[in-house]
Amino acid sequence: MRQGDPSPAFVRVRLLDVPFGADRPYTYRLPERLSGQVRRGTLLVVPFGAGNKQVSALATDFADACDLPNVKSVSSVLDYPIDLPEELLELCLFMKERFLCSFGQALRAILPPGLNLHTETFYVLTEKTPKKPLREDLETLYRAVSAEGEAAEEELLSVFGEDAPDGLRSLCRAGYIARRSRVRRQFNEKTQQILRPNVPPEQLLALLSEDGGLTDKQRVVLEVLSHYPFATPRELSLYSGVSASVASALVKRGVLKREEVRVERDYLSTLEPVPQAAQTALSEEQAEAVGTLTSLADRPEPQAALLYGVTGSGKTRVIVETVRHVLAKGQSAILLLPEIALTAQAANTYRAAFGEQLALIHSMLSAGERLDAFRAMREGRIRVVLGTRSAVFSPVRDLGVIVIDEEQESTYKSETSPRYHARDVARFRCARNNALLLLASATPSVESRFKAETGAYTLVKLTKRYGDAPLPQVRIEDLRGDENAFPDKLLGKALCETLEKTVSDGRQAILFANRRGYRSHVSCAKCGAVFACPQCTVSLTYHAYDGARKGAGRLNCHYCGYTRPLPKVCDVCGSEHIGYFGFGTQKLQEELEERFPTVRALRLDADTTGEKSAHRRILSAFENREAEVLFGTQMVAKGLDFPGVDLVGVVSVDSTLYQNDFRAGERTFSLVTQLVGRAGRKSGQGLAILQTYNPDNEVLQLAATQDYEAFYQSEIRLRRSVQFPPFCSMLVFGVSAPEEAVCSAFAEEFASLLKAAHEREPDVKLRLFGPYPSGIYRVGGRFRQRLILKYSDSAKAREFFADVYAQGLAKCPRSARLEADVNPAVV
DNA sequence: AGCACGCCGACT
DNA sequence: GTCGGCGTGCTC
Repeated sequence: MRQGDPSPAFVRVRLLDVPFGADRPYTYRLPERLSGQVRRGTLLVVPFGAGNKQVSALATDFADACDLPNVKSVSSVLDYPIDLPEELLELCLFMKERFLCSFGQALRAILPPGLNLHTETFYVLTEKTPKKPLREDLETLYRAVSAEGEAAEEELLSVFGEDAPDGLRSLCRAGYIARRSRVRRQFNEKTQQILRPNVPPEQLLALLSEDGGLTDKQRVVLEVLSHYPFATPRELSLYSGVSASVASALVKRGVLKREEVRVERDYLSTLEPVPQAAQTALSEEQAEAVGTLTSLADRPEPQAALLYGVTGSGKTRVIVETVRHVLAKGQSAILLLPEIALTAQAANTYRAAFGEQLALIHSMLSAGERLDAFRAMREGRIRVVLGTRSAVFSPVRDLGVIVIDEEQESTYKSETSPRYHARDVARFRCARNNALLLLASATPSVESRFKAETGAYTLVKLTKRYGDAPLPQVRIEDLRGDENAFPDKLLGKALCETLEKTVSDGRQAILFANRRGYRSHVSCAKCGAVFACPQCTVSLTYHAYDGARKGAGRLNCHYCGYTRPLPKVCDVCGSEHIGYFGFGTQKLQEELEERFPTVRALRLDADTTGEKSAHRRILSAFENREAEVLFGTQMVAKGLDFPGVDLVGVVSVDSTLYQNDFRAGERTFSLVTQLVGRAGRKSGQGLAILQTYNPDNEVLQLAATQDYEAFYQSEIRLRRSVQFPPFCSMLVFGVSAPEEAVCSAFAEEFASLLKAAHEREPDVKLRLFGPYPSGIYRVGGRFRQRLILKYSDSAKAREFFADVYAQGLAKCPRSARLEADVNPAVV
């Protein structure tokens, strides 16, 4: 505010915690004493609603006059040591419109997490003291408040339970206490309890023996912990199959100890400090790509490019050079990766290229560290940011480029509200900053490739592999009638023989299977009953935990975490004949041990990498040739570069192929391409074997020939003919409720509301499908229905959906939830 | 989401 | 007669 300017008397704000239906600008009087401290982007506390609840708000605009009859005054300026740049304030509005979230939800995604800006409700004593003795329950409550002079509502509720609200209301009515609220800034340090052995290893072994004086269950717990340095109580009960109380008993005996650890880790130090590789000259193709990209980055208007480079073509190098160019101009860069742990090699390359200039933003940073990073970016002290999806919000100065590596990955789409896509956020930010949006991939998403075709993106190609290494040879193996795989084995004849040979030649192999767990579900061989989760409509997954006696495994639900021991008899008919179906990495492990007893194999999946460093340990063990075979789920496909690997065995992909989702083909093609690319990267002797029961499938055949262009052409034709993105936009409304009838009734009601609104607004082009029960009908005890909309995107359409959504939320029954997902990653 | 206003059943 | 059930509507 310049001197001499009259201070604005009113400020327009956005509230952080209003529901979507009440999310619009509100005007407050700005007291003189505060006006000097308030700018656009300042966090405030204002009274809101009938109860004048103190809520947090963001100042967005100012006004000198206001003709509203009842304007309230701003309570205070929140002492918050950051300021939100103009660009990010506008991003909140963009996200609200684009992703059907509230302004506050968008803002919370942008601000460093861990900040508590929630309203805290509490009770204080008044002047008036009770003359007569109070009713017994009221007396207890009154004493709880008088003890400290004030008491938090949350605490009173948790101590006195359900009846507390009534009692508190009575006391308020009588005037003995008063209800107040405030917003207090505080950083929540996240801590996690862990359990670790409290005795030396020798003593641990002694305790594990029969006469160690422990119960069977205690021994099981201890045995699990003998394989890991520590475990969380939840992990421990999952792997051991006994309740947390057993661990508590061991703590009492002094065998285990509990520790609180701060959930944080400095990822910079976990990245291998890669020695600065000797700067090899760029290939002709790379140089040309860098030339195109840097000239785009120098243009005065926003640009977008798709860098399509086959596996091993040196995309990362091109990205590094482009970013260098941007930095040299004094601008900043944001680099996004799908997952840091799974793309550690790319992360290391960036680290080596940018050294100390590079800041790594990830979920393991503590609240304080995030805040420090936020400030350092605002001040221009950090100019290169590497991170996952949420790093797209990094408030760097003079943004010059946002790179989205492996842009087709679905992890760039948030699955919780705000359900944003990092690509859309990046496009907005680049447009605002005249920056370059650079999408990179070996298998671009059909949507992005299409944008390159229509000219929205500049297409930059890298077609030659590094050192002209030939693409691995790919063979499709038909498992139908393969006796080696019959009746329920995973490894076919060809894969077994090739694996045998690869290993005896002193080479390594990677095997991929697409589901974790042992064999995915368990059912009764007599009556056919499948063991299902009581909370969710999914079958439970069998997990044999390492080191357990046979048959001592557990059944787990991958959706809600429910777990139970493997039953001895069928729940339904009591039969003892319990069978297994489906396949997974644990089953593969068993088969490898059986068929190749001398071969050392390492398993890499979500079960073996519960701890982040376990992932790295497994990979470096494989790299150091401590094993001949690495096998696992998706994780083995990503960005690994092992010179010793000649063979890649795709043990099973068929179920990926037949997911009921229009992007299933795209995902399978990308996955197979990544897997195939792991073979023979240095030797040039790569071979990939693709096992399938569907050898005629077009996607698999195209993946086998590694012909992305043909795949794209066939896929885009399909999308056009059946009208799927990029030829339309999609919106999925999800309804859920604990009561089945409430869920389906409201889903129907919302559908008719939508149809009625559409009749009044026929200009909006849309087609409604459903409501349908969701693929997994029940999750965590809630029934789910979905309405799927295909529509033609426009400002008008977005306004229409926001309106319909708000109406729906107003009609939504107490127990039900209505959620909107714009352009979902999985349909 | 809260909290008010408002119009019908079982209590002092 | 009134306390209180939760249906609809507004929040600067």
